[in-house]
Amino acid sequence: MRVPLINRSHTSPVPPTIYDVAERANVSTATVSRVFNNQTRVANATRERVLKVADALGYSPHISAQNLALQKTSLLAAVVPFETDFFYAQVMRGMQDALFDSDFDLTIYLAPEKRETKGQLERALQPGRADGVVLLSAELSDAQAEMVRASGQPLVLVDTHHSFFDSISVDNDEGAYDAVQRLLAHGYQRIAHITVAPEAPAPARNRRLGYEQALREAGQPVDPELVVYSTSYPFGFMEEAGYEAMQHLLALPELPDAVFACSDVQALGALQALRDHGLRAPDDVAIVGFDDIHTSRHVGLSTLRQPMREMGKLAVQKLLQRIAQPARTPSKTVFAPEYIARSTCGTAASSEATAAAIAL
Amino acid sequence: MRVPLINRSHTSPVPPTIYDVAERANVSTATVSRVFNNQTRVANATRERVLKVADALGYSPHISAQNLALQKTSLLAAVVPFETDFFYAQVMRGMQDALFDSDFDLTIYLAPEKRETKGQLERALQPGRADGVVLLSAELSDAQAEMVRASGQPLVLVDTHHSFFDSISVDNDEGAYDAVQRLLAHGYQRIAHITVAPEAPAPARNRRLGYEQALREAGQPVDPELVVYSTSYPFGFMEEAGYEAMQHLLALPELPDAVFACSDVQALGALQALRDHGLRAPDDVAIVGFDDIHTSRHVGLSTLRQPMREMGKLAVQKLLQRIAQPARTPSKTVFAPEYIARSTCGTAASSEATAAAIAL
DNA sequence: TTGAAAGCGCTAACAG
DNA sequence: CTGTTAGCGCTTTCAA
Repeated sequence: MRVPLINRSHTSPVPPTIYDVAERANVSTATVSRVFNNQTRVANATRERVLKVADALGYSPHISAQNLALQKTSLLAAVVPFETDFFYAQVMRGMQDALFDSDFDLTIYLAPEKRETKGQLERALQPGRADGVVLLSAELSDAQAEMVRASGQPLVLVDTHHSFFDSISVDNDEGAYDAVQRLLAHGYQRIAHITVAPEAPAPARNRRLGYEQALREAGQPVDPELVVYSTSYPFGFMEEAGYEAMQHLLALPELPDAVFACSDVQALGALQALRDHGLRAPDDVAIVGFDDIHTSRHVGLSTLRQPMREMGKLAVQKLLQRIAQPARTPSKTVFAPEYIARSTCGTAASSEATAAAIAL
Repeated sequence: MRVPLINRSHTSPVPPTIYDVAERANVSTATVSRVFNNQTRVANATRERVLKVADALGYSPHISAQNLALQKTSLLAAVVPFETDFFYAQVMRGMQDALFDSDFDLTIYLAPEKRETKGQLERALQPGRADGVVLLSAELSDAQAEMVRASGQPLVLVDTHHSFFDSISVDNDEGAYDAVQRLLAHGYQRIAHITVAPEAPAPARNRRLGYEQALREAGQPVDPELVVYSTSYPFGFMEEAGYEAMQHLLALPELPDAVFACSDVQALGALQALRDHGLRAPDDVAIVGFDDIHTSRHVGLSTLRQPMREMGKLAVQKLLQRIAQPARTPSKTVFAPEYIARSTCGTAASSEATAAAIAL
């Protein structure tokens, strides 16, 4: 039964310090410290006495003080763009997976505005804030990269690249190219693309490029009418954006027969627009997304799977490696997206896709 | 152009300290400190000189040192059970929403095992780790509650209650009761319940109690055969668990005509089992879930909506209030779950439900 | 095996 | 308006 040292009502108790323990145990703070860390070099009797006092007092080392003395934080920072995106949720789960094997915890630095990852990055880089940072979906200018390097903080990029740092991403061009090529091979003639803004971040941009390349290689010029950018939601992947874009396509004099959406989220919105017009996928218009979020499987959406969780896990593993060995040469990991043919693309005969098609 | 003070290759640069700045600017560290915080009481010329030097050096205050001196961390801790649950993802989004208006960042303490929130809670409570903690879905024993109180850390509970602390939850009994009552009113006779373990955490338990109460009030004894606990996945809400449970129900001599699942995730698994047996909802068996996760809307799953994001947001707001005023009397907020009738319950005629039913 | 003392980087009275 | 000084709580040489 421990008696709080101070407990005036409405005064939150003040935790005991190493001095309190040292005093009550008749030893110096150095000894207490040794007991709690440096397990060796303490007489058994002393150790037990210290431990007993510490327990009675409810002592626990003050982390900020430890951090300062040890020049570390045991914290990793994740700088995440502001978007209700399933991608980030999954990547973060993966990061947590990898964290289990370490003594680090994760602090989230969520960008306050659409694209303002920059401020949060600077914050995360401040000395004494974290021991390393994972930066998601943010392209680094050379100036920024130099700033990061100057800060001395280990950093890993997810979804983008820079020669200074470890990076982990998926081959967006290739995935998009693959999907469109399959649609072409299956005989679709007018394949539209739903994307975000032309100046969108790399992943979306590269998916568009993959789409364009597949068309060109098939001898089809890119029809600007069939590439619909989102004006209302220029950056994030939003269902509403997909919905609007699909409405736009449905208003065209000649309908597309297939749509490759930049993300599953947008594809879901497109699907909804289709339904609201009394149309269905793939019978009237085929639809393919990108990401393979949880919902996609349940609605039978064909898509390109991105190993989000693995990417997050690997990001943290790379970061931990770099903290341990700052001088390693940066690595670049690129995962290949996997085409998942379900019911909405009309090119599948897999049982999964059939089951989904029967769904409701 | 700043010249790194130290830059032996393979030695990460050491960030400059307040002493470096003070020295180069010919002032004391106190003045530098004033420039960076206490905006007032510094001559303009001095301020500018300091700022110039700081900029040239790339100085940024060391956060751990600040934390120690100021006795704060500007960090909030979220202690989260280990589960791939959409509930937590949404709640955390809400927490982030509220964080925007503050100077705090969020650190995640994810439990390493199924129910081992306890260790992470202790960790989060350590002095100097965070300025407050949000504890998700973990019931606090009186001993634990006392421990928390003794730590002096402000704490807010989400999904559970304790008289010592602010808490935020949803009325699980009431929601379940409501759903089952509606199913009964619509004429369903054999209503099954898919849940987790009998000794599961409060939310799942209370949903079962609500189910039982609705039946009893309708003069139906609870048929143990129709309440299926998950043995393989006793705690988390998993699709596999829902799948297994539904298979069990489908093997019964007499089928249930409706199923109330403990969570949407399990309901999705049940839906899948149904499909795999060539059956459909609601024609063969009606299904209602709980939570209203993102996927539910897209597959037309009827469910009880929990305002997850709002709950997270409120949790942080409450925590910030408590940090500011530790002596406030604890509040208890209980949201009412909202019944969302989509296609799988067979009781809806809303256009949303119809659209979803046509879906694929 | 233990203690004294310096230091981690910053802040905040208190003087001046 | 600015400098001196004493912490914040812990770790870690260096001696004893």
